Amino acid sequence: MVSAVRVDRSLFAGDAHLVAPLLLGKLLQHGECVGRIVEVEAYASTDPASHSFRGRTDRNAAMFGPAGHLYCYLSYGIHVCANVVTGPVDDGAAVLIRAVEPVAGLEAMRLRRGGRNDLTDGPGKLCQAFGITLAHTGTDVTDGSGICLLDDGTAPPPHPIVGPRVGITRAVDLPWRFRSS
DNA sequence: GGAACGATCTGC
DNA sequence: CAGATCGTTCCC
Repeated sequence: MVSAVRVDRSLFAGDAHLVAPLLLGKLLQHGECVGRIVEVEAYASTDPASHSFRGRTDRNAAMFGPAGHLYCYLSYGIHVCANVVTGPVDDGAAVLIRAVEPVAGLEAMRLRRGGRNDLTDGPGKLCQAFGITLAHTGTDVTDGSGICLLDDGTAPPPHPIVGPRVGITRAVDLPWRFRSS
């Protein structure tokens, strides 16, 4: 049994590339499923690789909403990926959760993953494993009602692995990918 | 109105 | 390494 508290909304107040490394080590929880965040990427509206770069649209509206809420999108017409919004309202910044390390609810994850054992080592995979869907866009990860971010006292790694983001074609030089070391 | 392109994953 | 698969975006 893990003793953990919900993170405070203030954790998401800063710029995405500053918030992102702070999320490493936090716990993602949805129902019985819990995983420790080990890889994230930052996206901002000043960033050509970001969905928010060309301004607010129906799809990315949640990115311009309050910090600590989810922005989920469909990738390649197939996979759901989940971000946590950061910064002020209308800022259009968020942190993509790329990978977590399974902690609890492994059986439920395996079931949703079709019996596979690679459960949460990719942004699409972890959403499938956790049952995160497009319908979760806009939900608050700090209010304890659904998908939550928890802190069990584990500090973020002091020297995370920093590097370029994955799968993008623009702003490829920006070192906004962070991985637990 | 149409075409091109993904913040990915899987199977060949 | 290429196909899946479809919503969003951008261009005509």
